[in-house]
Amino acid sequence: MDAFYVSVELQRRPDLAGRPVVVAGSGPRAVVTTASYEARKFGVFSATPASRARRLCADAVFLPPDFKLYRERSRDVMAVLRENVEIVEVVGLDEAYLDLRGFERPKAAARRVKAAVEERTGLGCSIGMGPSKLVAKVASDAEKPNGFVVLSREAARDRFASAAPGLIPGIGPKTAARLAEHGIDTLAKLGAALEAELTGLFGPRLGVHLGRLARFEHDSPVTPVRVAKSESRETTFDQDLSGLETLTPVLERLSAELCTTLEREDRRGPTIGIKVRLDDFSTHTRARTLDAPTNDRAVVTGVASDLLREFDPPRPVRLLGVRVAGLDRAAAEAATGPGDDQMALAV
DNA sequence: TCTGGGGTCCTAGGACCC
DNA sequence: TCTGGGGTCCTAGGACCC
Repeated sequence: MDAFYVSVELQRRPDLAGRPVVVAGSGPRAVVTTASYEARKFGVFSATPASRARRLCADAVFLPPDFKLYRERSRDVMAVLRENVEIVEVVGLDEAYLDLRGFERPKAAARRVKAAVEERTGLGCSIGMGPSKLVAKVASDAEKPNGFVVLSREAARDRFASAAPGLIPGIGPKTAARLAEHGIDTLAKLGAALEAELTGLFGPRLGVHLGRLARFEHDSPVTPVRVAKSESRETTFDQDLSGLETLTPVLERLSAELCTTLEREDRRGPTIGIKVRLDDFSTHTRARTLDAPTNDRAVVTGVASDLLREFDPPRPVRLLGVRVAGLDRAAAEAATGPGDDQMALAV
């Protein structure tokens, strides 16, 4: 979807169309979640600190995020996709992969999907089409907003040969910087780099992977059902906090919120973890795995508090979080009970 | 001017088991 | 008194994605 949160907001504020609009929280440490294309011209993008966004674009209209609304509109969009295509992999609220292999004329099908999304939801989207998720994703980003780009693997290689490696999803800032240090600053160079050089820099797996990504050779199937393996709640304080007596009540609140959700969905996990970000932005995690999966508020709170006490933050804390992991397995066991293959047999 | 919230996957080292 | 090879599970950190 194109500037999804902003587009949803414009539906109830049509008077703002054409203006720089920024959806961002209001606190001193808020970041931009979405910027309209008009705001992007001023250098305001997702993850830009809101304080910086206000300076870059003083005329922008700032709106607080309304995730409940965005989730509703997202469901509408995904429903339209599923009405048109059998195999849909949802990636976040505003993105999905569609497997069009069953269509005799896939390009026509993609055109119909784009038109249907716009007609039924009033929201704009960009579509990329290719022989793999990787090509499709890069193609969909190439002509946003309102794009429709169809590329073969070879066409993608040609078109993005001189683009920076960071164009590829999976090559982030750290990897791009390390590549640049070694003179690899285009996808053509990365695709042509000797495997020995890449594996020397990044190890055998990532090294090979990067070369393949640059040649658009990465293929992974469209996976319709993805079950969450962990769930967490975290919060960044407006001002750093110190002291267990201050932090523990926050941990209790986060644990209660998390467990309420898990209970409602009857999901449990055996591993309880905390996340602590200090004032120097270093992030620390601690985890403990119990004998049995749980979503019990008292258990989660107790373990999380123990972990925090044992960690004993050595500096002021800017973020605190709680996590329950291993949900996949817990849900499967709860749903089916112990299967035959799990029954113990001693002879 | 500092840097949200909610996730996934990978790596490396250690414990432990056969 | 010295130590193989294969495997799983767990923890912690880091890179990355939307």
